Amino acid sequence: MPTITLPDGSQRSFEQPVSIADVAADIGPGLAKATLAGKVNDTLVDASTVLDNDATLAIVTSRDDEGLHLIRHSTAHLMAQAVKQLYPGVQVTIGPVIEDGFYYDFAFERTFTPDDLTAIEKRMAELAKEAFPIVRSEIARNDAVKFFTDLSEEYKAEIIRDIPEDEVLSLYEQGDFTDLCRGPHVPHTGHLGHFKLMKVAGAYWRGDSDNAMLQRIYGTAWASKKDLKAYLHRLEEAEKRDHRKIGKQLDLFHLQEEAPGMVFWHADGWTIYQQIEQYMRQRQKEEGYKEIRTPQIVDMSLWEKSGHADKFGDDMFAVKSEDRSYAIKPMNCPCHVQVFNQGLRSYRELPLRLAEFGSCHRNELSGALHGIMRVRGFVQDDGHIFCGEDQIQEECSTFIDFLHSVYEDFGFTEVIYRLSTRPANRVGSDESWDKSEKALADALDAKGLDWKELPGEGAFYGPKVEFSLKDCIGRVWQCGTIQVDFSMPGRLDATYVDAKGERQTPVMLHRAILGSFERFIGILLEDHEGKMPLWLAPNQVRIMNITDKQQDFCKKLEKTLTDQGLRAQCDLRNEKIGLKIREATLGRVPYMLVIGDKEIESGQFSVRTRDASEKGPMDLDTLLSGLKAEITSRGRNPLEG
RNA sequence: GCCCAUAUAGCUCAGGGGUAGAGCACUUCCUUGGUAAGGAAGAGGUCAUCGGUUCAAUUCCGAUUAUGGGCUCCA
Repeated sequence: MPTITLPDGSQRSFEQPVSIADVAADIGPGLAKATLAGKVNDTLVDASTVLDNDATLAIVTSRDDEGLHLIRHSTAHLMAQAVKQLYPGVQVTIGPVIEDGFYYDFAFERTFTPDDLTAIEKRMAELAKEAFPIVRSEIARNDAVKFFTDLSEEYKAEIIRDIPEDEVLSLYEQGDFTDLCRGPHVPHTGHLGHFKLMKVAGAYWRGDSDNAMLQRIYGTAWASKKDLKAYLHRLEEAEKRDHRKIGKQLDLFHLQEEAPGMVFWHADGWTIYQQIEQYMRQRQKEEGYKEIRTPQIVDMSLWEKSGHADKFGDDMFAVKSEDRSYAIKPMNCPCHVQVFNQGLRSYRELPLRLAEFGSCHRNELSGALHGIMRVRGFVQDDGHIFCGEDQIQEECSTFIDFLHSVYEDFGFTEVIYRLSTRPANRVGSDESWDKSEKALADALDAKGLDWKELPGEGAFYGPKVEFSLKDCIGRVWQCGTIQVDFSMPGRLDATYVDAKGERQTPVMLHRAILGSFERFIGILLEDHEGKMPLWLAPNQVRIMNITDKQQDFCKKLEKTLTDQGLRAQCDLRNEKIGLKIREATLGRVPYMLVIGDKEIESGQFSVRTRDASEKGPMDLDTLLSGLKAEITSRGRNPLEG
């Protein structure tokens, strides 16, 4: 006779085995209605699951994260049911839950149109209204294969064949639709309703580009209408922060057809870029890096020697001249080794840290390009640390601190950490891999960082840590990285003389903090919605006159500010002050000085911010020192008043 | 590279088989106005490129290129 322990510690005993739904009903009719599933001894199961032994049970409703997950998963099934009804020739494949929603991949001889999506959505709503019970059953492997083969569901049959022998196969049936699924699901389709189909996209079967292209329908689903609305609103707001939109609005950069994936930086965009470069240059110097510069175009033989021609060949832009073949460099590492190789190196020079703002070109697949986040021509804040094996751990640790300090100056606190470990195709001994993977993992652990392992995702020459940031709609972009490389120094004959006078091959650490200027600026723009912090803002102060009478004063004020190193400019147009303020605000200029007779007479300035707040009034000296403090503190000491 | 969509004025977009439309921006004039849009006039487009269908194509069809959303790949 089962005794059920609930999360609050209370217990309920039953004469006979009971389902989770029964327990919920026993507690109250409201809960019974809201029950989506149960967590039995920490395992999520269907509400229909019968408990015949003592257990701890948490009832899952749409208020729980697990409940929302179930809603999304069941909505994916609901969509598959609707699609099968509307388009009987479709084959279903898989339909998992993703962030904010779900997708389902279908095989169909024609493509789904936006009209199809509308029809599917409508049918889904109808099916939800019917409140079909979603019923679980178990099936033997052979029966399952036959079941789906009879339905001409070849993809499903293939999935079943790949499921391990010892695993129980379960089916979920709702109305006329049955799907192979591990579950659990909500009790009936009536629990579903707050969803929207978002888009159709192509997706390879099993994520392999050699396989057939399926059609993936993405949807979003929520526990309530309010949540759905809030999500759609959030998306809309996020789109306003899109770096491509802001880049155009603020006249920062453009791209054009003749140079796909390569950025034309405009004056204001280039100012931001320059500020970042100068900042990084200074920081790297402080961290003991030597800045170097290496060629854009290098003979193919070097790329063959380094292994890039083999592994990276298709991505390189090739150049021919006088019967020689060159490649425009896709990365800087081999060039840095050439610098290392000049002269005889001593162990006393290690770790040798070389840095370069290295312009790289990669012939990325046309479909991979994305604004300035993913381009073909970009500049890395690249650096290579040549060191001994015993120095790896400390160099990694120091680097992570350095990276954090830089990210903090830019206002980034949410960093995603991932460790990519040995791929199937690799060079170097297992011993080296063990050592370097451990060095990276230890460096992360020592700082108490929450990191995820990506097994098999490492570079062919070594494991790497990726430091990623999110864009405005939550897409994750790798920015910083540190990679241990036991291979390239040897391939390119790098050696140093150790304390015993013997030649040794150094280890090479590849590292970047920003990743690429292009991507990092893209993320920065989205993160700040174009409102760059004062130290990065291309236009820091806008001085505007009320009437022509104040022109000369404004010009003098502009010179005073620019002489102090501030990026200030006048707006002396014959326009009303309201318009000038509007344009400066839309232009995300941090501070505005409105100059009329009053200000000239009193020498006191009220400062208007781009967020429409007022600072001051203050005199010129206070203003100047306040602005400088904000700039040198990188926003930590904002202008007061 | 693959799947889908899109490409009209500097920008944001509407339109539609029969010599192209709006708002903003731009130019000129009037206005000298105190914290998010003052008024008037003017100028501006081989409707992405190349083919096809048609008496006629910017509009329909196809290809190409680029862009957007995915997939694959990647900083």
